[in-house]
Amino acid sequence: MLTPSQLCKCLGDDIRLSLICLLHGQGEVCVCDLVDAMQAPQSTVSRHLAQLRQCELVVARRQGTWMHYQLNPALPEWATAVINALVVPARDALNITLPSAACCG
Amino acid sequence: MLTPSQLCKCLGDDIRLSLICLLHGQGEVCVCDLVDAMQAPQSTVSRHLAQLRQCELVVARRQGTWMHYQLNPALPEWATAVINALVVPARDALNITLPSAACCG
DNA sequence: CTATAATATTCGTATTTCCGGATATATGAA
DNA sequence: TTCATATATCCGGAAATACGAATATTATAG
Repeated sequence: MLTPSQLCKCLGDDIRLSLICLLHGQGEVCVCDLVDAMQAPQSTVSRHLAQLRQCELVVARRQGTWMHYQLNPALPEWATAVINALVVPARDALNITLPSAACCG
Repeated sequence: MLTPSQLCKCLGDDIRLSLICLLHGQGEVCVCDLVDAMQAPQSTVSRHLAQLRQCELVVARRQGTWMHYQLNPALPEWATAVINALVVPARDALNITLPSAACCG
């Protein structure tokens, strides 16, 4: 089960926090769009997504070759509160923008 | 200035998160009480307090030989929101209890 | 001064985390 | 099949972090 310090550790990295910001309020986003938005190699993004999955901050759904990620809708309330409080200032600090067009149909 | 990922990194450690929990809602607490409450060597607690100071999560006031720490009352709103959301579940997960009697008058 | 107490800092070592190229896996199409 | 695409995992090395005994600093008392 997710503990407060685990959550913080998970969010205490620019790439992972950026991914959370990209997913927040977006429903599902596919990995290609995330790799696109981050300026980091695919293996790096994938590795961080795996960590977010392991902490259960995000959930993934396969659709053909594509993987669609979204924030875990079943997070404990306190974790949602933490994430909500972080997203706005984090978007600002990390300069996050989702690519407008999805790479995959 | 404090960034969201810095805050998370700072809180993403059991000792530091415990210290924040000990200080939260307590006004000032002196180091001896913190060392007492944590079961960790003095140098370890002091080192983590220094990190919390550096991130400006806490402020210290010297009174004679004693140092009194408290949560920085001038934190940005979002940081306060994050900490507030974390403290209750963190106290639970980390089993935090302040020693009832202060070690220093 | 000297001694003592509280706290901070230093520093070498151990542990953890991160990186990203290379490689593996999974899926759909031809 | 075989090929191409999307994604995940592996792994060796680099970087960051944590530890705590020893030491330094700061302040009070005698």
